[in-house]
Amino acid sequence: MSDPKNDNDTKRSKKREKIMQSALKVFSRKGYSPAALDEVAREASIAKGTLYLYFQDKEDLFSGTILYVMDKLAERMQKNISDTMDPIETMKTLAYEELDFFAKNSEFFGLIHTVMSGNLLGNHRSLLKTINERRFELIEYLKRLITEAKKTGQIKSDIETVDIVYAFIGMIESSIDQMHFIDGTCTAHDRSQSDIKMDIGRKVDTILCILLDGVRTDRRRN
Amino acid sequence: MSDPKNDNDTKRSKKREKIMQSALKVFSRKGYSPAALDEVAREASIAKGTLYLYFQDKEDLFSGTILYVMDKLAERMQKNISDTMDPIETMKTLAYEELDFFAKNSEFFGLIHTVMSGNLLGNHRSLLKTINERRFELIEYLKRLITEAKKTGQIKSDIETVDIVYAFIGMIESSIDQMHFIDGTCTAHDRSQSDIKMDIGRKVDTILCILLDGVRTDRRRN
Amino acid sequence: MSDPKNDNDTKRSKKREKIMQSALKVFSRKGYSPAALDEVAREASIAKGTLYLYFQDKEDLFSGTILYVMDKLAERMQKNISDTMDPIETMKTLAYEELDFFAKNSEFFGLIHTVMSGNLLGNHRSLLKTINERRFELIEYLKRLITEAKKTGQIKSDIETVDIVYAFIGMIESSIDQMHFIDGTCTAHDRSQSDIKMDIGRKVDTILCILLDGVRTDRRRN
Amino acid sequence: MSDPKNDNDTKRSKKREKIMQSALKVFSRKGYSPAALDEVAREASIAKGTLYLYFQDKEDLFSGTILYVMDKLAERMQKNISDTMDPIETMKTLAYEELDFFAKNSEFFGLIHTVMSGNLLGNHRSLLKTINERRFELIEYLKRLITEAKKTGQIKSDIETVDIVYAFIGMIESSIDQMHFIDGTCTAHDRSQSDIKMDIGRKVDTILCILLDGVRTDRRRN
DNA sequence: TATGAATGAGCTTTCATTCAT
DNA sequence: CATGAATGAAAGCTCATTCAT
Repeated sequence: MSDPKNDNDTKRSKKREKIMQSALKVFSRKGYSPAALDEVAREASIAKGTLYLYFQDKEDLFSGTILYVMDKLAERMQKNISDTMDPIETMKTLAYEELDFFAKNSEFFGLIHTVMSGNLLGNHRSLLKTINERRFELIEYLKRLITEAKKTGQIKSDIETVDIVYAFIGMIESSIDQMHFIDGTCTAHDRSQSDIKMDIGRKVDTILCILLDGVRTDRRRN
Repeated sequence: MSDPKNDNDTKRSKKREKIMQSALKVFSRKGYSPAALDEVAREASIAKGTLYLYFQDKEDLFSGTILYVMDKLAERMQKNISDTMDPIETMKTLAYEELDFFAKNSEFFGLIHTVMSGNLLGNHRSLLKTINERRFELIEYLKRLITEAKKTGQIKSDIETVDIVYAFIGMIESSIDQMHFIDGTCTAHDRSQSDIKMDIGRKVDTILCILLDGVRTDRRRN
Repeated sequence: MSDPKNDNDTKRSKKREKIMQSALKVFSRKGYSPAALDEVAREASIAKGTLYLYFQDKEDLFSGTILYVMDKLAERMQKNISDTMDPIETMKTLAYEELDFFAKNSEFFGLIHTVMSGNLLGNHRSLLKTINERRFELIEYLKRLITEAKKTGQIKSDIETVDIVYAFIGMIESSIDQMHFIDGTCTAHDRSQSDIKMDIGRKVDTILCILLDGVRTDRRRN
Repeated sequence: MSDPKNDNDTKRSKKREKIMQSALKVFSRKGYSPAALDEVAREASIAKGTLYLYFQDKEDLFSGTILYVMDKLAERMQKNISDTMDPIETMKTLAYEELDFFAKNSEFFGLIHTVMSGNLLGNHRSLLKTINERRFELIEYLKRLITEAKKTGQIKSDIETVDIVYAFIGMIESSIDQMHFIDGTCTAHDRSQSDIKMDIGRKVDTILCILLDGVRTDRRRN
């Protein structure tokens, strides 16, 4: 019953993944240029040459790794979101998933900055393009959510949709930064999982609370 | 009348600055590792060896350059802020200054990500420490502003001060991102200065508007 | 009736030959070092590892291939020459066969130079030795022909036999070069077979004409 | 009085030459691909990186070295030839210079075969083109000599000029081969200079003797 | 002080060879 | 016998750093 062709494909795929996980660690620790493929190979417990059986070159490994992680994030987001959800509930879920993802994949944090920093050689261009396309898609999706919320009267119409989107994204990313830089040191490794989960739930609530109602004292309530 | 000691010091200082400005350009274009000191020297119209008369090594040059630019930003912020100002007005000014600074020094944008990305060799640690100290100071300062605003009743007490601070910072940084990545391409070079200035003013207003009052439709007003 | 042992030997021999033909193509295109065994294997439609079942290593494959081709040339020469032939007629035949062979196996042309160039690792020595032995044999054979022709009075005695031999060989090799480098480009691929055959006949005639009678105007004839 | 600019240029030029001489040795011993720049550097008593201050890359070093040697040969030929010379005397001189050159620069012998073998990667093309141009020039020059000799009645008109040219070149190259491969081993190192010089003179005479009058017994003389 | 030629460690990449299947 | 994934030595090349001038 076993299909040897498929078996091989699976094995190859698993190994590719193993390599990308190792690459993720090394690229996260060192950034792109200073990361040595020697180290990636050692981390993956394979020979240096083997890398080249799975990836064309260093850049291909880098791109592959980035996209692999981003796919995992996108997948998780899509799994937890349905079209029937309330826009604001959807935003809450998105925020939660992203925060949770970065909490659990803190290695990925540095990589994002590496990508954003633009220290990308010529051929990285295609990666950058892909990343921007994804970012653009996310922004467009958020715009649609906000627009819908405006229609249903949940959100004010006198603030530009795009500004709301960027405010929302900024608040999420700031929370991720906060998680990673605590007391001036890069941590977030030494707390219990439940602590983090609670934290994230609270964080998301706070973000939406501020986004929706602001921080100004509500004088009218009195 | 002229003090030869001071003259020399001034000359040396000017040259250091020239080098850092050249370094800023190159590091911005290439990132840390791929930046070649050859290119910095060429840009500064000096010999490569001369760099080592002003900086200990590449990392020192990088740190120096980063801190030099951050000092310029801090200086500008301090110049435009006085202790007698209203907390919220102060926050507005801070936001404006930061956005304006990054608009005018767009090269610096990538560098910040480079620093954050952690492509930092051992000795970069001290730079990272300094940067985090500055960040910590800024955060503490913002905390004091928020606390004061809470005391004067301008800001609700039931949201944690630190959360407000991070929301604020996130929204500013997101705006900076937005300025630099427009339509998926890194631009912000091709608009008139007045356009940008207006934009920034509007941006800051929107950020504070959202932060203070939120985006939710105000049902109570009716 | 079939002898399984012999059948296997034949099969093995055929495969060896197939491999050498593929190797000939690749070595001709690339030379020794830059030729990749991957490519040889692909060309021969076998797995890379299989090469090592037929040849000890790359050098063995190279030597084997060279000698295989040289054997084919020697075989052809021997087939067309008999002991009863006139020495000069024999030389004509040798020249014709060699020119014809290189015209038909132009890939082999570069290989000869590769061998001569000495890009030969340690173990190539044995190949070089074999080739020199063959060359030596050819030279000795030609010496005998010339000596015989001297005896029969066809050739002057006052020119050293060995000098005549080298002159003859040089003229042949030069003609081969000429065939391969025409107008500064390496061609000899784009002419009809009959054109080439005629050419070769004429070439051989010219070579022997010059070798025998020289190019000087014959004043005595008048 | 000393011009520092010129001094530097001279120094640089001398070093370039030193490197090319070292490269000549290594490329001659190993051929192109197997030659390690490490070894060239060691031979020239410089660091590997220094090579790259004088040559763009390995191919540039190779091309430079080849052309450098060919220039030296061409220079010598031109110095010893004048327009007023008899065509046949000129050919004699050319032959002598070439044989003498290869006798004195026996390292260059292997290199020529390396170049001819065509194991030349993409960018070698420009070298190959240059070499073919030079070869073409030499051939054209010889054609003019032969044509002139035909006009003055020294050389028969019924043999094609180009065939005479190739016969002449082939005989010279064959003599060079003969010098380098004696008794199946590559030698020519272990004979006195005067022996060689005499040898070369005799060689050239023999070549021209054969080329002009052939080897056939002159029956008409009797 | 300023120079820039020289250095050599360290990187990416290739590929002949092996060996478990 | 045949396979081809895995290996790791070896090579070309870059560039931060030094130092004689």
